[in-house]
Amino acid sequence: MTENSTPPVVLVDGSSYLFRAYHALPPLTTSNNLPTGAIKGVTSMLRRLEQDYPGSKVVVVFDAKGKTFRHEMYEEYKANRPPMPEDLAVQIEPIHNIVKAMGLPLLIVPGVEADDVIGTLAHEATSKGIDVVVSTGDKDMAQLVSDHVTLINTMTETAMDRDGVSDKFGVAPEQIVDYLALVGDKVDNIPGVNKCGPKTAVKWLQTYENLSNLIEHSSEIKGKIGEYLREATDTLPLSRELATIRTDVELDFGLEDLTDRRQDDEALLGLFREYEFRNWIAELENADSKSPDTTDPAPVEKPEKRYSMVTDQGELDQWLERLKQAELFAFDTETTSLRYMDAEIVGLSFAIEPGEAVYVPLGHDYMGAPEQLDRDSVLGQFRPLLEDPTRKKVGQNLKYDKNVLANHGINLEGIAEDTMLESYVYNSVGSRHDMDTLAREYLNENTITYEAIAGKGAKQLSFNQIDLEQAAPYAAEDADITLRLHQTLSPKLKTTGRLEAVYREIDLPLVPVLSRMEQRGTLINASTLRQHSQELAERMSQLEEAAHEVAGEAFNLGSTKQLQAILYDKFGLRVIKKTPKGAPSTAEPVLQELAHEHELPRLIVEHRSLSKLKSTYTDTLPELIHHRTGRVHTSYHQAVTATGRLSSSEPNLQNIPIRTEEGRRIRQAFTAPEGRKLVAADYSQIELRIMAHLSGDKGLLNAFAHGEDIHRATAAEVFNVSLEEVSSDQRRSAKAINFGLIYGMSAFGLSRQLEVDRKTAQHYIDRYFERYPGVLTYMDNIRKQAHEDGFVETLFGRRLYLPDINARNKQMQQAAERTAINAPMQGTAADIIKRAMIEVDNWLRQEHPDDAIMTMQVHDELIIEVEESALDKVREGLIQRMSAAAELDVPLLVEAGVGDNWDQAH
DNA sequence: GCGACCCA
DNA sequence: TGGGTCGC
Repeated sequence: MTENSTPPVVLVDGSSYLFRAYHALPPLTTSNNLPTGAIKGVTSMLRRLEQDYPGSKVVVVFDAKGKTFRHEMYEEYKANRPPMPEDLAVQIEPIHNIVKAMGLPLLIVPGVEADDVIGTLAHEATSKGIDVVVSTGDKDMAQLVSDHVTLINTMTETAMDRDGVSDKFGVAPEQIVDYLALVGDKVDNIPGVNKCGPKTAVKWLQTYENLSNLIEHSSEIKGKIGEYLREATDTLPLSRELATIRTDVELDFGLEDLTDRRQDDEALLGLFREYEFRNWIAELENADSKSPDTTDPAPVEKPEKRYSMVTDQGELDQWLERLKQAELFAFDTETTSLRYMDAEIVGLSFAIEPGEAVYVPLGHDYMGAPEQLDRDSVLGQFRPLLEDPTRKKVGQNLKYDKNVLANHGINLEGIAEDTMLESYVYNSVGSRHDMDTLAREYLNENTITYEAIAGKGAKQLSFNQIDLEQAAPYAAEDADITLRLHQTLSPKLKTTGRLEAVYREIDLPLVPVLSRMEQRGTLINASTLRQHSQELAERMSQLEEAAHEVAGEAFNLGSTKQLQAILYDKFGLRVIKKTPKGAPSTAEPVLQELAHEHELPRLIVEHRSLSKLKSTYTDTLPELIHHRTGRVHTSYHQAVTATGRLSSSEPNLQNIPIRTEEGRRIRQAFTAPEGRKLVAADYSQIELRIMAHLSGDKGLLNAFAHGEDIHRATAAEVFNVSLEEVSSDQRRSAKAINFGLIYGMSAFGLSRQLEVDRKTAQHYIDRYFERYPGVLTYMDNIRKQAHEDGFVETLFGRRLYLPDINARNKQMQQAAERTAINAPMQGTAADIIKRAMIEVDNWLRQEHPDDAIMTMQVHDELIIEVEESALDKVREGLIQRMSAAAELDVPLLVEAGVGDNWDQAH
């Protein structure tokens, strides 16, 4: 075989797939009963083909309607074929249309069968030294196989070269025609030799090599079968001719007519919508088949930029008027600080039409700055517009702008769109969701970076210090880009699954809720924390002293480098794991393991965890208390995690230890003010409940319906004992299994967790799936679906794309599979608590505007600060609303406690 | 098992 | 920038 650097030409036998797809797939129909199974099957096959043969030219060939030259040759040809079923016939035209929209040449030659068109093109290609791949579901095509022609079946993903043909048929490709002539074909009504099947045909051909030689020596064949052969000698040449695929048909199409593929996305999108192939629509809008965001920026029309600056009242009046008339406008604030609690407004920018934007500077106070309009006067003029919920605004991360405006006593309403959230809902993992990234990705625009105008590092200017020559275009661009991003992203959301609803009903209405929580903040008892810090310091120095003693020398416990030297060089402890750089690891699990052999690692582990707590919480929390409010104002981030959860920073509320005494003491420092209490309510076992709901497993549903202790119930099933007999150890194991399942843990992981051997762990898992078969089915299905679609969804339709789900690297693929299992559960939990927050906030503002406020959200928990007089009512209402945030097939249990501090409220 | 934030 | 710990 010659090496050929040009990719092979791929010739697709569309007709063969048509029938196979029709029979292989369930009878899919659209909502108005249009059959689509074959359309989907063939389209899916073509898509796969494109992936498998990236640089190749592809030609798709179908049979034409009506008779062919074979009918003229032999009247009875294909006489035994049943007529095409009506529900297949109606699918042919749609398939042709999809092929065309995909930009693939579609060949239908009247009077010539697809086989012969393919044979002819294959012949043409090989004669020009181009290799050929024939994609077909029809094994008769094996006769075309040669050193330069390979057969593949894209549906079964099998390939057949020369050796493949020999293996499969027992004869060489050149003998296939003779073979087919001997065996005949019932359906095509090719006569063949009576009683001669594959085995006989192969035997004969192995002995006589070809048909004419066999006929010549037909007298040598003994027995009844010999008689049948001799009877057939008259018809065999005809049979042979019928079975022969022609390679010399006259076509008005040649390989030189192949042009570069040009897919018509619009047309294809229309067709996919018509046939309701929802899964493909999102992928189509982006060139990449799986992950919508990894595509090259589409060639976007770039409007001419008309950016201006307003420094006099007359111009401002004009803009105010235009903004009032606008159906939707983009706006952005420029401020003195990125921290929302300290930020003061330096300017405002607006955009109504793509390409046109204005900046209104209000507080640039560098030496020589031009005269600007008075800030408070301008803000006063904008106030009615900004506070009017019917005036629709679009922004990039409007939560920030809402917070900043609140610092000036303006309550931003009418948050109609947020491009950061549009991007996040559209593809949570594809990229970052800051404006520079989005502009590059969706608009093919390189925006002015903040660094470019403000400098970086210690010399970085705050916005009020930046020269207006530079600041104005930067600020105006922000508004312009935001508007255009919205125009690009909005239709994408609308046409992709249920993403529009996730965005509009969950993430967008959450913005003002989070903004209010951030602004309110939470009360922190600084003196408790300082006390705690001191105690931690004492304990740490004790540990340090002990560690130095054990080590026989003084060293910095915080330095992994010094620690490595002592553990591995000095004491020669075994190296369990290495860091990516090759140094022996001192990570926690490693030290935990080494603690069996040496005293030092245990001291280090404890020291480290105390040190972490001290530096991140007990030392830092008091510093985060805001001078103006006396409270701590966490930032909630809505566009960070892949699964839809919120994250928080300054402080990160999600990392406070939950079970340890140290963690409890940190929670004790989160307090209620005089006359108020904290109510903390959390969803009990929400992820397991979601698993029960999504899987529909009877056993799990039952256990939850009866309010059983789920870990105990699991233990009873897995260890085959009654509920009463479950030991605490068995319950602990069951709990580990339950969580392990949610995280996609392996038997290996579970065995480590439980400190049992792997076989035992595997046995537990097997028992679990035996007892809860619905869970097993669910997990298999979701894995399968992830492979097919390239994404998974939460109950509400939030999507998580898994670009690695079909990666060649097995580890990456398995990691993606674990995410596929975990994300729907974790993401659904996130959706539910977000819905609850929106409800609860709404209710509290209506019913308890002065005596209760929601202050924190941590994982599956909401915390409300409430007047003692309203305690019972608020507690009940909170539980009720959280429980009602989703209707699952299991009850959503919410547990709530009350206390003077967060720990007590548990 | 993986990811978010924080620290050195 | 990488390593660590916590969470789910």
